[in-house]
Amino acid sequence: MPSLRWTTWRPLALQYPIPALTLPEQLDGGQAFRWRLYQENEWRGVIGRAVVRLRYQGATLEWSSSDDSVALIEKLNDYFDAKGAQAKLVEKLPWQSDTVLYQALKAYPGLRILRQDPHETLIGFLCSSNKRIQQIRTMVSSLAQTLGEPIAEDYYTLPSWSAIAQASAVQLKSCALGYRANFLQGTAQKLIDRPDWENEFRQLPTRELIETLQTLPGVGPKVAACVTLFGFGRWESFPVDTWMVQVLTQAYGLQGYSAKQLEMFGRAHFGEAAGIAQQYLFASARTGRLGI
DNA sequence: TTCCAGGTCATAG
DNA sequence: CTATGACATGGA
Repeated sequence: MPSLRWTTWRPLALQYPIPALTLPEQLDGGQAFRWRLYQENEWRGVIGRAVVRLRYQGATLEWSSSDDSVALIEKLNDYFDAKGAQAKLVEKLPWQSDTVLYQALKAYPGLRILRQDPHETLIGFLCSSNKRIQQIRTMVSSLAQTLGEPIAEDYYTLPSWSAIAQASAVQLKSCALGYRANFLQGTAQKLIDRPDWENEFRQLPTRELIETLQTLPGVGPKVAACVTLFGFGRWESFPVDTWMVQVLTQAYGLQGYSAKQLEMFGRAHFGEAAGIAQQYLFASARTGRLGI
């Protein structure tokens, strides 16, 4: 296994910064499962076939990668929303009249939705049911190590659907997926027949995209909403999970609402960037910043 | 030891 | 359409 060769550290030029206090929540807050704190002040993650490092040098967020291509730089800029498209949408959220949302925005300034591949988000959230974030990250890591392709050292790509479909019971068992193994393999079997599924799905309007995703085994309303939001960048998608139920029932007074009703409220109340609002509320609630 | 986790699915009313 | 359990695994 070759050892990694790194590009020199360079500033990650973001139109709107990710403050140091937001970075851990940004990288390991439950939307991406491929980042981990490698040392104090150095995060490492895998994006596609590239291993990426991030650190703060003083007030400057810097990156370095195993991939020195221009394409990787473009990928990074997109991944971290370097142009700040989301920040402009955050400005249009109803934070002036919504004190709960206001608290959430203040708790993690600069937080954004990472623009991951649909493939990555689907694998991650197929593993997510009834699991804590830390355990999801472990499962995804095991999948990469067991069924992915080696990059260098102990870094691996995520497995293809083909690799997952062909995996042995022993291999899947070693990933400690529990009953989610059937979700992954079932979805893999449906997707190996349509290798261009990402582009096909991308053409669909959001409502149809969510419905189509739900035809895959292990993908219900919540996972579909997450993949739609994180993997396809549909900011209006509003995943309702246990934390969102907590927030909406307790802080917004919506007791007795079904998940479907809560989703409709979220979309109506937060509008075109409901999913971005959701991410702020989720992060803040999960880390006890909303006082609920 | 018991409980619960960024839910989904099958089944029953 | 809504309500209820089972489901694998591991950490608190």
